[in-house]
Amino acid sequence: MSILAELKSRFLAALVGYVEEPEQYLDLIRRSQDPKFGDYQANMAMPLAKKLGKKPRDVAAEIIARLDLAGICETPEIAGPGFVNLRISAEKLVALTTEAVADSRIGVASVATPKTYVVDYSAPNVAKPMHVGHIRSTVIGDALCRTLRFLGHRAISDNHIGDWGTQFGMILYGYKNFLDEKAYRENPVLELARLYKLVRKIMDAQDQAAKGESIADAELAALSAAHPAINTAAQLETAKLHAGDAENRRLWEEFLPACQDEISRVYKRLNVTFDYTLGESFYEDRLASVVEELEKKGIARESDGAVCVFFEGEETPMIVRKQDGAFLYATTDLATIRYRMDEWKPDAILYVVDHRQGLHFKHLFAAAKLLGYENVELQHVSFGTVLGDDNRPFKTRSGDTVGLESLLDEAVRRAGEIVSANDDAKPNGPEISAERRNEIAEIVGIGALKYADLSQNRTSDYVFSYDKMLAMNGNTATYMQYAYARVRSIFARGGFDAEALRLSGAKITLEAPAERALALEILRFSEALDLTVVDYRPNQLTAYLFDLANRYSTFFENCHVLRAESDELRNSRLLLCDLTARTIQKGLELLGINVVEKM
RNA sequence: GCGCCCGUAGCUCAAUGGAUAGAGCAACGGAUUUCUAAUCCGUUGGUUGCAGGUUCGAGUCCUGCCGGGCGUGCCA
Repeated sequence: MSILAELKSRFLAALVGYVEEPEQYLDLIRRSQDPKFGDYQANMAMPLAKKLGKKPRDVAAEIIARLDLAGICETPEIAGPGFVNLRISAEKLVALTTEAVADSRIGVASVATPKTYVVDYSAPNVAKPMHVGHIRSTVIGDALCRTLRFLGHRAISDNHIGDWGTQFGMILYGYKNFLDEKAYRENPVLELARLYKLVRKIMDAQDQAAKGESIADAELAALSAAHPAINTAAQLETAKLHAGDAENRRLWEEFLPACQDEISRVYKRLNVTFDYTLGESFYEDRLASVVEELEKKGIARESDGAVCVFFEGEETPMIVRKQDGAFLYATTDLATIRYRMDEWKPDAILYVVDHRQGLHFKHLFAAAKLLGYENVELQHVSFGTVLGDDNRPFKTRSGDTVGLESLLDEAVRRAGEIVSANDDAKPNGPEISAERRNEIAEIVGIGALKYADLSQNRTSDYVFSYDKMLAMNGNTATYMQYAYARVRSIFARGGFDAEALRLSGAKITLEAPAERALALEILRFSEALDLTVVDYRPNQLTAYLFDLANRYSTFFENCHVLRAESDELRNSRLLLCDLTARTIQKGLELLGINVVEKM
C-alpha cells in the first residue's frame, strides 16, 4: 500500500465515530509543499472545526488523540491554524523501499476494481501526410493507455482513422485529372500527397478568387480556370465513393493500404501501437440505422431538410444527416459508440481530441445519453491547439506545414550532435560506436519530442518550437535518461549485478538527508500515477519524474556510492540507485519513452 | 450576439480551496585532476489582467469588467 493510502486508512479509522461521512475529509491529506511542514499533512481540522463548533487546533489535537500512526509516522505536530504535519518514520521508509526492491511493480499496487477503458486517439486522415498537429493526440493517448494498463485496468486503444471523408474525394479528383503515372508507380503515397495538396491549393485559390482577390501565381490561375468549381467536383467524387461507384471504390481500395503503410511507419518509429484501427469506413453500413433509431425514438427530427438532434437550451443542433442524404461525423461517432458498447462494454470511452471539438463532443455525449448509454463515462480528453511561431493555429490546409517525419528527423539529428559531443568529451575518451550513437540519438530525440508535449498541462495551447521541443536540459526526457544512464554507469563501473543485489538481502539504510529524500520520492510513484489517471493528465507523471531525477542528482552529488564508508552502506546506496533507475525506466515507459544504458 | 477556454517572473510553463505562488530557460556568481558537468549549489526576478464577493483560508470558486483564443446548422 502506498504511504498516502495507508495514511488515509489510518485517518479514516480515527474519524469514524468522530464525524459523519468521514471519507470526504480524506482528500485533505496530501503531500506537504515544504519539507519543514513534514512529508505529508492533514488539513481537515479547519473545516471540521467550523462544522463541530470547536477551535481548529483543538480539533487537530482530538484527531491526533484518536489516531494510531504506529509504524508509519513520528509524533504528528499541529502547526499554524490547525495543520497536522506528518513525518514518515525512518523504519517505515526502510520497510517500504525494501518491499519495492523485491517487487517487480516497484511498490505500485494494481487497482482493486479494474475498469475497461476505450481510448480513442491519434485518428489521422490517412489521405494526408501526418504533421506536427497529430503528435499531441498520439502521445497523450498512448501514455494514458500505458498508464491505465500498468495500474491494472483494461485499456483498448482504437485508432479511429479518417479513411472515408472528403479528402478521398479530393484525391480521387486529383488522380483522375493530374496523375503523374511514373511517380505513382514509384511512390504512390508521395504522389497521392502531391495530388491532395494540388487540389487543396486550387480550392484555396478559387475561394480567394470568389472573395475578389486575384491569384498571383499564373500557373495556379490557369489550373484554377481549367478546373472550375473543383470543390463541388471533389465532393461529387466523395459522394460517388459513398454510393458504391465501382471505379471510385476500386481506387479507394487501391489507395488505402499504401496510406496505412505510411502512417504505420510513423507509429513504428514513435513506438505507438493500437489494438484496433476501426476507421470511419468500418461504420459505413451502420450509419443509416443510427439515424433511423434516433428518429424512431423521437430524439432526432427533420429540420430544413436535414435530420437533427436538438438539445434543451441549445440553439445549434447536431446534424446527423445532411439535406443531400449524406451522413456526418456525428453519425459515425454515434455508430462508433454503439459498436464499442456492444463489443467491449467499457466503463469509459476517452476521446483524446483537440479542444476545438468541444461542442461536438458535448452534443455527441448528450445524444448518446438519450440513446440510453448512461452508465458509461464519455470523456473528451481535450488538449490545446498546436500553434505556430506566430501564435496562430497550424494550418492543415495549406499543405506546407511541418511534416511529422521531418520533425522527427530534425529532433534525432539535433540529439545526435549532442550525443556525439558528450561522448567525445568523456574523460577517458569516446566509449560509444558510431552505430550505437545513432541508436541513442533516435531514442533521445524522439523522447525529447514526446516529453515536450506530455510535460505541459494538456489543456493549454501548445506553441510549436524546435528549440523548446528539442532542448536537452532542464525538465526534459533527456535529463531523466541521463540520470538513468548514470545509475547504470555506477553498476558497470563497480562491476555489480543489479538483479543479484536485489536478491542478496542487502539492507537499506537512510541516514543522509539526500538518501531519505530520494527514498520518499521513489515511494511516491504510485501517487503520481493516480494523479495522472484521475484527470487524464500525463504532465502529473512528468512532474513527478522530474522531481525524482532532481532528488537523484542531489543524492548523486552528496552520497558517493562506490566510495561509501562501508560495504553495507555501498550496497544500500546501490539499491537506492537501482530503485531510482527502475522507477525512471518504468515512468518513462508509461510515457512511451525509452532509456539507454549509456549516453 | 451566444457558448467554451485562457490571462501567473523577461520568456516557456507548474501549482487536486491550504501555510512564505514554484520550476525550466535566460542573466549573474560559485563547485570539477567526474561513481558521466547532458550535473550540482546559490543570487536576481511576482499587487497571479482589473474590481467586487463567498470562505477559517482564493492563482484556484461566484459576479462584473478589460484583453486574447476557439467554437457557433449541412467539413472532420
